[in-house]
Amino acid sequence: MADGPTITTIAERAGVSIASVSRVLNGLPTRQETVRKVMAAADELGYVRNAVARSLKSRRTHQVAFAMADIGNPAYLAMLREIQPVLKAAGYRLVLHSTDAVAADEIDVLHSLGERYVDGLIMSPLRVTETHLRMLATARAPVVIIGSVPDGTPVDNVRADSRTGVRLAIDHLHMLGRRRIGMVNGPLDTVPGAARGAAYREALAAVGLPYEEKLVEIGDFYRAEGRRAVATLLRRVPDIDALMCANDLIALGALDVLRAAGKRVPQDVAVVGMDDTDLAAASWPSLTSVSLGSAERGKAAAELLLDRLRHGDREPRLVTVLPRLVVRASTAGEASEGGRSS
Amino acid sequence: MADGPTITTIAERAGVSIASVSRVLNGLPTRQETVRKVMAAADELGYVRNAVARSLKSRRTHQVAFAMADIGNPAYLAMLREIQPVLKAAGYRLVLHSTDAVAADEIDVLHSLGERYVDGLIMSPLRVTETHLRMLATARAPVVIIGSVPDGTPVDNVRADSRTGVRLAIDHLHMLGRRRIGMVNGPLDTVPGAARGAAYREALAAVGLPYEEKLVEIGDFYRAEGRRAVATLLRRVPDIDALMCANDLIALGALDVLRAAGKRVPQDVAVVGMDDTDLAAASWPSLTSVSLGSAERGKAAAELLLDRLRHGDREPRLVTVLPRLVVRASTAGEASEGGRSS
DNA sequence: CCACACGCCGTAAACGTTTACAGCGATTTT
DNA sequence: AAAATCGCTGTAAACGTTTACGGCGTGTGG
Repeated sequence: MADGPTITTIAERAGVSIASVSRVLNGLPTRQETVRKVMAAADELGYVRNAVARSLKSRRTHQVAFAMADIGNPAYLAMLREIQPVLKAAGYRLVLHSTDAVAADEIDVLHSLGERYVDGLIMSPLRVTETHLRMLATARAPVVIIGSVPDGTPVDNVRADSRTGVRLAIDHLHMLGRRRIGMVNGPLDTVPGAARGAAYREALAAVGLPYEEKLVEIGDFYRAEGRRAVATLLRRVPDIDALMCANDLIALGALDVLRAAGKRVPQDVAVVGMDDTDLAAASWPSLTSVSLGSAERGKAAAELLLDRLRHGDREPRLVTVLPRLVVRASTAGEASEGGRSS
Repeated sequence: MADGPTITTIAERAGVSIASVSRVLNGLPTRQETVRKVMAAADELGYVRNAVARSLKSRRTHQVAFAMADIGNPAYLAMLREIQPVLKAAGYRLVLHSTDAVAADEIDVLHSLGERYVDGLIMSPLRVTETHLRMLATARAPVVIIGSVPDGTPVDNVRADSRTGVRLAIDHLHMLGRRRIGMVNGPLDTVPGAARGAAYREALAAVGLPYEEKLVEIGDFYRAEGRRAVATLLRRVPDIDALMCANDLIALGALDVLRAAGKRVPQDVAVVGMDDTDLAAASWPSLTSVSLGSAERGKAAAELLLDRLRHGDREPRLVTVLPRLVVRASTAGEASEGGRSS
């Protein structure tokens, strides 16, 4: 133990100066003999470089932070799974922040960039407030935002296109002959909630269906809330024939309630989720879901950040990831066992 | 920009020494007037403490690392979800390492503890080698291991009891009248693989069933491999009536194959998974699964680590989390729609 | 009126690196 | 043979904090 060896310890043992030790350890040109002595001493002592001291001097920590709203949400986990290897390959460590959807926590994270314990940040805020924007403008380290920021915000940005995503889903449902398409959304003051709500309205118009208040129910982005919301909706509109759910968790809740109510999916009610998480493929009936490319967005964000870390003064970039409708049994099913007759 | 303010900048502006600034910022006793001046200066400058410099001096980084085999595995994610808030509440940041089940990477993580960029480590190694143990003994920071280490290893340790877990499952299946209970396991040279394999054998003996080679198939801990393994098993033993799967992913693969083969679950074949991940509740039929308490283990590990960080020289502790059988439709089902009569 | 205590504060050292600069011996150039 | 060059090395400063120590001014007690 005894307070691990430092370059000073090595210098003494090898009979050279600490500068030489540092040079050897960093592979700078040095006489063979010196290299040998230093290496030998370092090995014997079991020396490991102190990353903190190095960071203080070099002003780089080789750490990057990822801040997400809710570590329990599989969509963020999908991003995380892509971000991690990209950063790792580039020699960065990943620091995780779960802000629990509290705006103050997000601001905190932004603020803490000033502490310089990370070289950059990838953040996926649920809501983007004035304060967010102000702090972004003066952030002390590069930031990549996953999610929409106002045009012109000087920040690298990766977006999903939930508008087109919802459109794909509604088109699909419409093509299947559904005409009473409900929407189960999350809070309207969140970025995704607002976007998906507006997109639903728009998509209905595009296929020539009227927008009806009673077909919309707002809850939260969780399964239990999904159940509650769908139960309410079902009571209000018993003959609803399709449900557009703002994420997969809500959709799973919908499946629970529909099953309990004796409605067949998709024959009586078709269900579409969003985010295309692992759960969509695992559920039964398997869930048709709009992939907003969580994985791709995570990857793109990590790559944008790395690029920015390398060439500091690029123009801010905007990457938009295209949505994709993954059709499964909850809309197009029938191939499945149960169902059909009786 | 201009290279953010430091305590020196503040000191100049407030007309005091850097020592005073530091004292004010740390809430040490100081004259009111000085406090006021320093605070004012700090505010105007938008000062944020440099965490790196602080860490260098104080020898604490307020960071903790979590190293897991595979960030794609929901069981680890469940741990992560519990670890994160516990650490956050205690003021620690979480640094993530996914070692991709490569032992060398795990050793690397252990080694890098010497870099002192974290105050402690929670690690869940897939295999525990001699090298692991050697490095644990000389680790430069507290480590908590999730998973089994040899008795007497001087390290805080959180274990699942997969032996009892498998036992619960086999008992359950036996009680349901199943007599040809197969096992689909992961690699035998991993800690969980070995444990679960042995436990299966033991549990069979306990209920008086013979152990038969042909009922066991080894694959890997993924869904695709689960499908392959179960397909093989089904060909070899067409009248198998239950499957004990070494994790939920394998079990989902089993459901896929059984459905495709026209076998009813649970009527023809009962299926049990392990880890009780989110997927188990989402699948159809919902999956009976042995919870090994991933969440509890993560939580316990985080708490052990925090405790150790506070009172350095405690005796190493061992926490064992009890398994729990979560019975769902894949063994006790029938309440579900389809099935029964053709 | 001196001694002492006490509350605040500034000076300086320390944490463990990296790196600019100057020095030094050996070799090459003039 | 003196001067210039070159390769290597050591000294010292710097990164931004925290903190031991001593000094100074004020108030109290003798």
